[in-house]
Amino acid sequence: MPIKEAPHSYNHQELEEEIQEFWRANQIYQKSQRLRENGPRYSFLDGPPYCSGRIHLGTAWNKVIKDTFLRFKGMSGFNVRRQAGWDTHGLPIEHKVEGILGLKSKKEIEEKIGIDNFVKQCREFAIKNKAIMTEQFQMLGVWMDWDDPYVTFDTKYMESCWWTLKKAHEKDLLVNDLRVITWCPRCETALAMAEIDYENKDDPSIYVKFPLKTAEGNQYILIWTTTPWTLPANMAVCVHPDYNYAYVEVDGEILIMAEALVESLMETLFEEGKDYEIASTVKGSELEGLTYNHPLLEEIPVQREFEHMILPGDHVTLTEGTGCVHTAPGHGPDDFEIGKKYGLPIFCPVDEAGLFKEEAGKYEGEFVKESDPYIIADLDTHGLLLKSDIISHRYGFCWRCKTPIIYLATQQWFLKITDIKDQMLAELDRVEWIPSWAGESRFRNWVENARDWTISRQRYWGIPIPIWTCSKCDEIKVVGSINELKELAHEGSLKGDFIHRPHVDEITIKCSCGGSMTRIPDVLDVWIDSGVAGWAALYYPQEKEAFEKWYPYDFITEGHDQTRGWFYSQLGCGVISLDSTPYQKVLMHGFTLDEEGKKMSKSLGNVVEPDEVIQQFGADVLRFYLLWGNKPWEDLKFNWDEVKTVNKMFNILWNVYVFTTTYMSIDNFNPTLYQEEDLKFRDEDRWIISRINTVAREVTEALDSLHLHKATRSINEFILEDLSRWYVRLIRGRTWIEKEDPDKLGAYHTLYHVMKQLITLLCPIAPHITEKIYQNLVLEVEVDEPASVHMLDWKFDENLINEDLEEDMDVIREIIEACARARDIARYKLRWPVKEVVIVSEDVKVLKAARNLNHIIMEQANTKKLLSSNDFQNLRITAKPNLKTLGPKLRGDVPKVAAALEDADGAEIVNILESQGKYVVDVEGKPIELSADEVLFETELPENIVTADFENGSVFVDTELTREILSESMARELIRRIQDMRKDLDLDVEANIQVFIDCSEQFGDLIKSFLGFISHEVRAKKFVFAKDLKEIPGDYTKYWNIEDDEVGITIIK
RNA sequence: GGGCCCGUGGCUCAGCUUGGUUAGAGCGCACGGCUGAUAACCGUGAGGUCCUGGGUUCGAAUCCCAGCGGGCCCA
Repeated sequence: MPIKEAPHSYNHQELEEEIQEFWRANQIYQKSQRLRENGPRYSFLDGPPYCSGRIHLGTAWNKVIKDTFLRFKGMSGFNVRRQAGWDTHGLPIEHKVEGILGLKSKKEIEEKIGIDNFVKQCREFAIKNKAIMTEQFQMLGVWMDWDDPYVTFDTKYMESCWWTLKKAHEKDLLVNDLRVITWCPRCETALAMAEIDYENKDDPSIYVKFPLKTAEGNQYILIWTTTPWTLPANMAVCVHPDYNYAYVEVDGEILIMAEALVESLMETLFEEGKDYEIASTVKGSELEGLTYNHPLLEEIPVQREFEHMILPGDHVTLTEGTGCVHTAPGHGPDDFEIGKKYGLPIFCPVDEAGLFKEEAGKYEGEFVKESDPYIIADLDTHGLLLKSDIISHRYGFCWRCKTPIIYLATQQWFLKITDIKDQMLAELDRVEWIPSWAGESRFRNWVENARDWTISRQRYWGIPIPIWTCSKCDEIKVVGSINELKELAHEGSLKGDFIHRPHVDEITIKCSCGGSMTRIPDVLDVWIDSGVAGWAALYYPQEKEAFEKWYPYDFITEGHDQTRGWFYSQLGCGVISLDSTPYQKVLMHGFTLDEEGKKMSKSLGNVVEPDEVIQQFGADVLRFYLLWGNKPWEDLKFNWDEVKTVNKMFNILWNVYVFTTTYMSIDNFNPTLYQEEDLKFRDEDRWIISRINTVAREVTEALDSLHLHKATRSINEFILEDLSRWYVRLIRGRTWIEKEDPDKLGAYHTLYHVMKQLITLLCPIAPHITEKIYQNLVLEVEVDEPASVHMLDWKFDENLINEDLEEDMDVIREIIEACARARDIARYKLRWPVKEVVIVSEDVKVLKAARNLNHIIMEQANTKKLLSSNDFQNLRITAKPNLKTLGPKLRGDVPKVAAALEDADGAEIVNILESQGKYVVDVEGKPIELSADEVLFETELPENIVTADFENGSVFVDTELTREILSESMARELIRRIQDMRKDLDLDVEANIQVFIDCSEQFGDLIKSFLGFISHEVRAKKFVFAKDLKEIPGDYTKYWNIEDDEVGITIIK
């Protein structure tokens, strides 16, 4: 089968659908995987996207990076593990399902529809979204094991997760503790740090004085807070033991505050110029032990039972506030630590829904955030409020429902990360990070500051924590597998989806003390779900073979938000379970932002959907753009104009492909039928072969090192500059030769192999268009090649790289461009040949390049003659009288001398003056002697010469219009117009025609000597001069103005 | 307040690791050209305090310090 002429326009939509269907129908992905199953293993772990419903641009980018890199690895011979993964549990889906079911609170889940039903709905929701998103990823051309992904709700997957928790328990890393943690009062559950979004929020900013119980009276300690609702739980005030504190006397009262802040506080709290005096100054440590009265004793009677005092705290800073820190051990992590250290009661009068409990006295039943104004009012009533303001500051919100989080003291389960931090840091050192700072600085810093991990959630749709506790004794049991549970189960049965709530809750275990053990009601933080993916995806330890084959993973890549997320959870879980990091190489990629660099978000209305881009420009263009716009680890500002630019490149690639197939199909070209020795190759052929191999080397290095932007930029440059703008231009003449000419076939052969190598290089990035080209161009002639471009091996040949030739070509391109500039100055058309071009340069490299590739210059510069030299000999030198010296001497004779000098040969005058020291002019028979300082010289270009500079030299172009040149020019003008008419007629490139010309005798004479040339170029079987075109039964007649002549042309098909 | 990253023509970005002629592209703009790859394409031109300030150096977009602005993460 021959190569077919390609459709003339690049229709991405049709093409991509067709190719994806081709892959599906022919199982190409499966075949390509099988092809390399005996290669060296390369294991990759997909960071599981959350089944939220739609992929966004960032997710698309993420998968495109993965797909491109893994396709490259596969073509390089590796047996690549590329299982897709899905994250399915947790609050985001619970929250959406609550919305769908119209549920408003946690209570309604249990009471209105029941846990069983709710969990089922969550599962169905996840399954549905997974299907939608899979399709979207496939539209992008992403090749993964879509039929066999790992899914976090799979029973086996969850079982592996249980095993990890059991491991944690065995290592004493699983603890239950009362601690202050971040809490969402709407979802009524604990949140991990990774589940909190930070945004700006307006809050009260109040300054309150607490009355000290001192003999003097009238003394107060001044505190500042942005959470008035935590004041009911105040138990102490912290001061820094090393800072100085001032007793400030103002309005007959003493206020205690940090000395360093006195001035600014006085300005903030009172009107300008307020009188105050620092009565004395003490070290913070001297304030320790002073007691004070809680400011809301009337409202909260329980507070009367506690003693409140000033305590030392190293966490106190002077950057804001008063240097005296309100401390509520039930509502803040630092406060909690202080409380524990000094034995304060962990008083927390707030329930799980964020409502004040009975202990809060007057405020009972109020939602904490809403009670702020009442508390402020009460403080004011007691005269203890010094100032109340509003500030905007960063505050944490629940990642799903956007409710402001609160800190609560609750009993939760933790992983003691602080105990394994050093091991995590040691493991971290073994990981290769791209870019290196991602691991060495950013991630390391995060791990160094890690706290214990709150893993229990008081929710429903998640992996149930496999801890059973005894109601009689303190015994706990951590179950590590389904079999273990089967053996231990006392009541309840393991049927169906027993492993999710609520079924698993029904199973009880008999305790050694004789009591009954029940499961704690909590589910796991979803970050554990994905954190265990390394072995859970392989069902380890239930199944060992796959694990031994693939673990640990060679490569993962995710966005920089995963520093606190998946990079971290995997490292922690890996160290707990297997004492190792699950990944060895990480590419941390950026975020997709909008054109202005803002985060894409629904509320801003600046979201660009991947579908929208695919619709307009196709997946290949989107993929290329995503890998081209910037460095992978920097944030990408999505820009439609840039996408259009990439689209343009694809258009040009397509045009080259159309050009290629147009001629190859006409000539039935088949590269396998020729030996290279039988073909004629020119310098430009060797050059483009060298270039494509250079590009291949660059792309290989770029992909290998994950500098993906360098790969795309190198390819882009090659397609536009080398292939389209240069090589195709150089060989155009050869493609027009008829029949089996070795010169033409040499160009075809070269173009064929360059195209084949180009699509091989490009296919990991743009898998569709390259496949389309491969199917026609390559498979039609090389029938033994593999069924898909993606099954080719990745290779290039260093021996074909000729750096000298590439350098020469760069130089002569500049020369040719300079010729075009020079012609432009003279308004001399490129279509018209010039008589002569002289290249002048002192750079041997330029002269060498001009010599080596002189035929290319002659052809492209359209010149009849080409010379090169280290200087330009033909400058005309003209002599003029020096009026300053000669004027006074000769007076009226000056014009005559000037005329004589003008007539003489300037160069000769220079010679005579140099050799004899004088020059004699004859003025009306009278010799006048001129000395060197009486003559001025100017050099000027001879008539018709124009010049232009290039980097290391100049060109001089002779535009003298001889009759022969004019003849050829007119012939070319005529050809151009006949070609134009052929195109109007939509003729086949190879179709023959008859041409009739009506022109002046003068014009006819000019073109007569080129009739053969013209006929050949326009494929005219017959070329006739005619007087009256009306009498010719032509298919198309048109009258043209060529220079000063009107020329009529009639064509018969 | 801390950590990391980014800051180069109107816009999007190279260059910075390893300091060295006149800081490069593309888009956009203006002008010109080409016409059998053509709903394209090519050339020319204008357009730069390389965020600011200091330092190191014969020499700094590049290295160092401080600051400013933006992003992400944390407190």
